[in-house]
Amino acid sequence: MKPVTMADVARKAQVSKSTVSQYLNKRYDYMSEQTKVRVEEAISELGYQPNIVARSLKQKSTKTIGVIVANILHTFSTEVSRAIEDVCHGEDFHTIICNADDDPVKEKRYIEMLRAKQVDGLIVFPTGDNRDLYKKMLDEQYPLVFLDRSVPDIPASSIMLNNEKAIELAVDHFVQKGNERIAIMTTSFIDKVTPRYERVEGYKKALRNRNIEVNEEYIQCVDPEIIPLTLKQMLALSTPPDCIIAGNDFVLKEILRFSKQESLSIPEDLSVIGIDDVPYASFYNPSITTVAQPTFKMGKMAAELLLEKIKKKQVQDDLSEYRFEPTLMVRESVN
Amino acid sequence: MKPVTMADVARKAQVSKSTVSQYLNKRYDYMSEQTKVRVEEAISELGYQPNIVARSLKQKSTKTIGVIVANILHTFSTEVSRAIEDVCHGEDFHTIICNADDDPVKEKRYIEMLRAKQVDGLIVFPTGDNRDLYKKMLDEQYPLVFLDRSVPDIPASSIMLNNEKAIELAVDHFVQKGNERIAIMTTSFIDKVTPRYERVEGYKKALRNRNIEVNEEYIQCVDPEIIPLTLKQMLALSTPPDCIIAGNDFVLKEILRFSKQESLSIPEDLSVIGIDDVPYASFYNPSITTVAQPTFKMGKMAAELLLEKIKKKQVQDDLSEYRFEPTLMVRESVN
DNA sequence: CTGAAAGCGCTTACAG
DNA sequence: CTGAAAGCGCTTACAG
Repeated sequence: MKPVTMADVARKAQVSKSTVSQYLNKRYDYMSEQTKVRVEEAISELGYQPNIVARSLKQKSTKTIGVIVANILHTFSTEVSRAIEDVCHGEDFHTIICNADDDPVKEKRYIEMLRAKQVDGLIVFPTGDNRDLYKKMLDEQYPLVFLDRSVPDIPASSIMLNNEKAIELAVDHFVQKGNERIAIMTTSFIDKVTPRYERVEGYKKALRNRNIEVNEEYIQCVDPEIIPLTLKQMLALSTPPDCIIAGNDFVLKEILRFSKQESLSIPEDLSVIGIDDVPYASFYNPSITTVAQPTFKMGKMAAELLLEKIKKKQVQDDLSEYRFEPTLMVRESVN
Repeated sequence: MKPVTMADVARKAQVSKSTVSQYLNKRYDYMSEQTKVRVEEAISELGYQPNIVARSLKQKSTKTIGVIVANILHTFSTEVSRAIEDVCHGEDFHTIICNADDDPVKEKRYIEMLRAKQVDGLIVFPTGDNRDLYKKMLDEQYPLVFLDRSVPDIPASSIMLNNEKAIELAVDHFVQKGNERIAIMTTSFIDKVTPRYERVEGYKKALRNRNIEVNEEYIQCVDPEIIPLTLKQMLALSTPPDCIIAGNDFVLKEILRFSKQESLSIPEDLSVIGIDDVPYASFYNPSITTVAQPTFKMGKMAAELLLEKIKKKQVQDDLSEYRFEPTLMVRESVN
């Protein structure tokens, strides 16, 4: 099954390839109505579809961007990706999404693979551990936007949550309700990257502002597998926390699972606030109070910023951080 | 920033482009150790990365497949996509995932777009409404695999759940627990495509086998937005159902939301079984009994089948349906 | 208003 | 063991 090419169309329509190309690119300026019709007919009769690979090679643009998410299993990643796709779609760009699984080696492989595929730009949730690679892209003026995280001393534009504020919202809500023994749990700490760090700092600061003493035992950054064990230990403390902030949807899930298994009542035995507004939060029993990130807005901004960089070739030094504000979704999981 | 090309490497290493190409493709057979080293050094000094677009054009293969899911918001789609990606990754193939949103127009656009991008094959969750297009691909011997659904009279290989069995598992479980007023709710009926149809037929058959009369009022195929209303009406029937099968994760979510809002207890007031083992099923209160699809196996099979077709060019007439068996996950939502 | 020609960055027979 | 040349399917100045 030999696919039909532009040459076939040209032959059939009795014109040159150039003319067919002009037609396809809607440059009708100097084209007679007659040839237009002939080309049109030839195309539809042959069922011709242009070969985008060939076009890309010539034009040095694939109209495709790559996005490398840290971990596709997080709700956050999925929602942001959707927003990115929506924006790109509107601009006639395509999106290839890759999942680095929080692994710097995979991240590197994907960045190289996507660049080899000539994507016009990259949105990455950086692991933080490929500093040389990030730098190289920046040096080459390659269109790049970071999302969710920034990397110290790497001056790439990055779209981030106001992480301190997010934690402050949670702490405030707990305090207002009369709770002071507030724990926070996140998944293991990557210090090459900002947000987890910011969340813990934000936590300490929020407590201090309210004259609550910081208890280091209430701060846990652990591997996912040992969340249940860590919870158990924390709740067995002589003065256990009465409420807990789940640093992401994964931690939240583990807390809920643990509570169910141990027959802990939420919020009677333990109040919970999750960062990230998981899809089931509103109809869980009890419904879960969360701090929502404006995922759609963040994805949209990232895509728009990247497309802009791609278009006006010279990447401005708008290397700032774009911070987005979180929202507290008050529901039933706080006593 | 001019990207470095094969010609630059050749010049630097003082060899021809052919030799560089041989080197890249690991055809060292007749290459002296010396040139090998020279090429290697030139590549690393220049930081050369081959342009895959150019290679694809020449080789007429992009080592990329497309997958068009019906609706990315279903857990099923996400999980299957992951499995597909895993398999492809192992075979050095890439994956582009598109979301047709159950819209035949979008589906068509994506199929054409992906083919224009020269993907080597396609896995599609067909809407069923682009029959001509499906036929055309088959006629052209274009590598194609359907997933989740088959389309009547379109003899493409398709990977499917044993839908009748799935419903039978649910009905049986309800009946064993002593329930006979069993309702089923799915999202609106697309009759161009098999599974929803099969689920309703399977339901009827399962009831008949157990000598339970089929009550048409208990069978609802509705648009997502009117699920709450429909539930309300159904439960207001003179003899309302005492249990319900949620045809997919979306319906399940609406049922749970409705129950919470109306203070219905599950399973006391209404027993529920969901088709698709949603991530929160095991830790919801109450935990939800579901019928799980072997999503990973199904995705794996689809990918393997497609890659095989891509490799041995001639597509066998293995146009059969591959059926996968569901599993009942017994939990707390059935009385 | 339309066509001939060059070129995008590779790969691949083929010659030597 | 290595290189010159053709060609993948397009686009784009340029000439006429």
